[in-house]
Amino acid sequence: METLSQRERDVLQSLIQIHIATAAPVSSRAICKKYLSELSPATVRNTMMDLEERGFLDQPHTSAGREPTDKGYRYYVDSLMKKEALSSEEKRLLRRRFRSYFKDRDAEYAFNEISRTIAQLSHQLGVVLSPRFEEGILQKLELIPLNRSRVLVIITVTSGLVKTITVEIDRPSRSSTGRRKVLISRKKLREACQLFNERLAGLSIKEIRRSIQQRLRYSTQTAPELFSFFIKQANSIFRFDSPRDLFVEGRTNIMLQPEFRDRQRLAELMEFLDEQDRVISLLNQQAGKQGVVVTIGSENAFSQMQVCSLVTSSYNIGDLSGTVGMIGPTRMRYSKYVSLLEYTAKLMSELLSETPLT
Amino acid sequence: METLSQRERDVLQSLIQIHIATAAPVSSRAICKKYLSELSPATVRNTMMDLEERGFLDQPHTSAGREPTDKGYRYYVDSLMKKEALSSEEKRLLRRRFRSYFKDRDAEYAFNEISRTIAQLSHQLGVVLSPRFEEGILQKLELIPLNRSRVLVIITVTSGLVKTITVEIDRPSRSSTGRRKVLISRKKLREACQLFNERLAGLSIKEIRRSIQQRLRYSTQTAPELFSFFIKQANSIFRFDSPRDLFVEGRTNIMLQPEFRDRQRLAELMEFLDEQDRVISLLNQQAGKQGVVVTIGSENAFSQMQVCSLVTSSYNIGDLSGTVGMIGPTRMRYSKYVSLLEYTAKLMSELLSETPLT
DNA sequence: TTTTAGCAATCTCTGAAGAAGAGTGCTAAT
DNA sequence: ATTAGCACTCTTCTTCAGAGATTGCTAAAA
Repeated sequence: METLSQRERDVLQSLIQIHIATAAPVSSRAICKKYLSELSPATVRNTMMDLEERGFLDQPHTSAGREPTDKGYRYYVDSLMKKEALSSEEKRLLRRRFRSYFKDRDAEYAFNEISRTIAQLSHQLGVVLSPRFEEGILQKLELIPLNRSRVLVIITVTSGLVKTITVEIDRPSRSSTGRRKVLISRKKLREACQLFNERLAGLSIKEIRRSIQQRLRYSTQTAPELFSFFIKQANSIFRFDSPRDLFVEGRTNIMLQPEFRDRQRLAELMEFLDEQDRVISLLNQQAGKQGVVVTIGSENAFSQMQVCSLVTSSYNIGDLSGTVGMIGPTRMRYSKYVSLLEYTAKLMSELLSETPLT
Repeated sequence: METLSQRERDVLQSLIQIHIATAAPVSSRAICKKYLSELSPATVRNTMMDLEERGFLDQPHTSAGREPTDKGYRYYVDSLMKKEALSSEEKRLLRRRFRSYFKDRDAEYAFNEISRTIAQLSHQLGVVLSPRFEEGILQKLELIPLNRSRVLVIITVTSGLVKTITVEIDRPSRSSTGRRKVLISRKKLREACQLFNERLAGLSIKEIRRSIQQRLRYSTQTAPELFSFFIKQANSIFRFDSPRDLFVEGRTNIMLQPEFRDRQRLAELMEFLDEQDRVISLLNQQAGKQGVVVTIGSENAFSQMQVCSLVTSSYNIGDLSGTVGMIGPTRMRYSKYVSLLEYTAKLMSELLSETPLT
């Protein structure tokens, strides 16, 4: 971490605060007028030159004011910024809203609404990534026959989260041609289910996917076709990183930001946001880290994101964790958004642990 | 329907075709050069004046070419346009893709991918609205106990579509304070379930929601708490018009269209698209109509859509129907998109009837 | 009667030129 | 170390004129 003199810190902080509000290069005079009235513009100018030389500021052209670089913002976020705590008013509002989102016990609905709320409060993009079900520990697996060839699989993990999927056991019925016969009897299903639980409970979903073949070996006496089916389909049955687990809301907000007056640039960002896989991988890079993480401009791995900053925090349900965050231009009110996400994540963890979801 | 002379028809058609390609006012000379070389620009000009007087064309300012009005497009779509059939190449591609989308038997995934495909092929917005589960006829209702207070409800409608929801029976356990006791015994659940089926099977989901109270009256002998719970919660249990049933993809495409150079207008449209309820109601207005429906500009009820046209078609699964469509600026290749949606809807109906979804 | 050539009139678009304004960097004085 | 003063640079806004596109009208031609 580089060291800056107090004067440099003052100037940098003032400049950034003005720049966040105006979205334009900041002049020495503006800084003096607003924050450092005891100094003359010329003095501030000298300091600005130093800061520019060291890479904290940038000048679009001679005889223009200066703007913070990503490095400047980084220093600001790390050492200068004072978090703006949410007012108890705002906290109450958030809590009330979130509680209502979780009332239906419908995770998708709740996460979607939460990302909308973040978008609305920040006037930026709100994002939520579902908990990584994959990391959950299998508590119970149930098999419910639906009709002759379809079985409902209910997977419960220790955090209380439940996922259901229907699978189709489509063994070609060669033996009894044409006859509509139940492929797997209820009894067999029950036995198999019990065996599954014995062998798999206590493992993480990910682990199960990896090792199901070995673990279900030597169990072919009950319902071999079911077992081989499960082994074969394990990758799709125990797969939960679907794009549906990502919620991005507030595209309109960001469109109106002055940094996206350039339609090409806007289009690139939007295209990126539509590629859910990439956004998921972006958010997963932050997953699990403690506290609020700020990733500024070029610190982002993806080029389309390099005019943007990402503010994220992890939330937890039991042993699972997910990510909630916000995306906006690098010029953003970090001081406010950091608090917003801190509180949001806390609230989500809290409400999720008291409200089991479906 | 107004009548136009052959000459007027020729001019209108040529003008629209050029306008679709260039996105700019079309001059008399351009029409002669490209389509009507046997006529002189002056003649074409006279016809254009007539068409303008009758409201088919519009002139942004004197000494500019002319553009079609919504009325002009309407006439074009109804009487002039020759549908461009998809090549067998394109059909094959679509069929192959769609088949793969349905492979997982996951409706949400498939519908999402389909809307992406439409977006990609049309360079416009692709939209899909799930079948209206509400209209489905209840075939079977199952209640599966998950734990002491949670019950999985599986609703199957005649088309073979299945929806599962978990409900929480949170009767305040006053009697046995603190004791974790199963709220509804398996036996009671089975009995109740049977009764539900007797009383409700054969009705549409909508009908059930409306009349469940009367239909379950005088049945309080088995599990009164369960019945009253179902009656109370009917509106949420049998409700399936959630925003999750709407898929809108391809926002990036539309952003780059010249008609959306105006950021304010673009923002308004995007905001509208984010309000899923409204888009659903927009699509529902077309639902059930036969064949491909084109709604042009101001024919749309929503002001944000009045620079856009909507091309939709209904698809069917058994007795249910959903809507698939495309949204773009009124200046669009109707001739191609009508075919695209016709084929898409046909394909969806076909594949959905042979692949039961989950 | 219908079509066309010719032409003035209208409007947009582009680029140049100039003026105004904002802000800097440097120098010399404080 | 700080500041006042000032020349210099660069952007932005306005104006203006010219080029180009296209029309509407009129009168001639078919």
